[in-house]
Amino acid sequence: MKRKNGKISNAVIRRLPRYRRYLRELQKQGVEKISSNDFSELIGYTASQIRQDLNNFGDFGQQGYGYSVDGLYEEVSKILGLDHDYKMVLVGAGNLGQAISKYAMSIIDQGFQLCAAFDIKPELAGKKVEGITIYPYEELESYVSENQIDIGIICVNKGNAQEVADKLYSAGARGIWNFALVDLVVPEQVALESVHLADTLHSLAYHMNDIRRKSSGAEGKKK
Amino acid sequence: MKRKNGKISNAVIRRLPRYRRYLRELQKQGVEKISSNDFSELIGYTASQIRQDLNNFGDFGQQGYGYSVDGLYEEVSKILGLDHDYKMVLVGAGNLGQAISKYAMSIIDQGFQLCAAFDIKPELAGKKVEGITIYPYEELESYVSENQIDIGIICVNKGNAQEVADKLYSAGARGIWNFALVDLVVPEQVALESVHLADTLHSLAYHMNDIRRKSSGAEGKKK
DNA sequence: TAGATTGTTAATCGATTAACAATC
DNA sequence: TAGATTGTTAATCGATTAACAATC
Repeated sequence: MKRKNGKISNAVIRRLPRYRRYLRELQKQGVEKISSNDFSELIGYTASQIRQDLNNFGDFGQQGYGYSVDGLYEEVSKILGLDHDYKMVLVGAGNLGQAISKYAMSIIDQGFQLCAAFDIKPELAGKKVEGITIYPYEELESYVSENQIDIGIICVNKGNAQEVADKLYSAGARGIWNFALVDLVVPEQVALESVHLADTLHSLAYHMNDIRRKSSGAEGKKK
Repeated sequence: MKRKNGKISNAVIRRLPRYRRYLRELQKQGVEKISSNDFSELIGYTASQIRQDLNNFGDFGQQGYGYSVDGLYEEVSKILGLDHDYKMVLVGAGNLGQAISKYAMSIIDQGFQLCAAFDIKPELAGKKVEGITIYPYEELESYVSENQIDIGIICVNKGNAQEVADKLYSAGARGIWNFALVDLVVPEQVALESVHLADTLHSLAYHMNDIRRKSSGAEGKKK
């Protein structure tokens, strides 16, 4: 992977997993090569954008031919860091936490292993969610550092999320997958990805109402 | 709410739930008014952007004074369509579906009510997830139309997601909250919000590796 | 070689930020 | 009224798209 210099914009990064998904589909269908034009039609980005995006990371194509599906899939996987495994812990085994842990458990085959869960409620200690033991919150830091955990999944309520993030960092975790509805502040050595589920639902609500307004107000055309 | 003409960009919409969250916090703290400058410091958008964003929807502020926290909270809620309730069904009660349903159940107080779940597996019919009955998949359309369901939550595997979306639409649902890892195509009368959890995790992996590369390659400075 | 298609530079578009007149 | 702060226009910045020379 011949990485070029300069910072890659986040817009590009967010498209990479999607490129990878479509490449995987093509691979399954036995397609060997694809041109940026054909790929454009499939994935819905312009051919120009596809070439620009990929060229941030190297010259993966071949003029007059296109891109090798297998090769590009491997490259994109490598760029994303999916060529090695990640150990994760879940913090907060309440409603949302149990929900997410269920999902997290199901992607071990994709290189993400959920190793343990933690909760501040003493009565949960020793119990299991989806086969994963819940430990007392006090043991979080020692567990993370001793077991070289890479990623902490934060599912505590928003008032405690920042403290959990701080603990995860000081114990050595370098990735935080945050589901608490709060905007965390983390040192630049930590990668943070927040999934604000409620925000996405609210955004959905907006669009539903926007569509309704448009269709009902089709006659009234306000200035 | 004095809506101005012209299309609002999606970037703006995605910021609205965040404005609302911070306004709620301010409200709780008993803050009565806030200027775009102070709000900027709190929320991390520029004051200019805040004023631009809000002015897409109306003149909510008062020159020389600022914005009323209560008033603006109400306005943003209304813009998002959170001044009325939504009835939802879950489709796909497998791993991810049960995970999401747990979460969906917990936000009824916020105007989102999960009414029923559906699954194609006959052995799940009649069972309950989190207090919600699972019905046979065949009954999806009749249930949605009879109960005037607004939103369908899609948690089936990607091969079936498009069919589910089509059924939800034809039965009258006008919002789709999609968790299947596929890009759905829906008529423009339907609002679609996809949460590709795996994509966010992959994006997190990228950033973790990016940080690692930078710190380890700090000496090697490639051209 | 001729045709196809990339890699890359230039042009365009849209979103963010800055500036300031309007006004409370 | 004077000071503060919005609403809005203009300037800047960044991301997307178009164009085309390089090259397989």
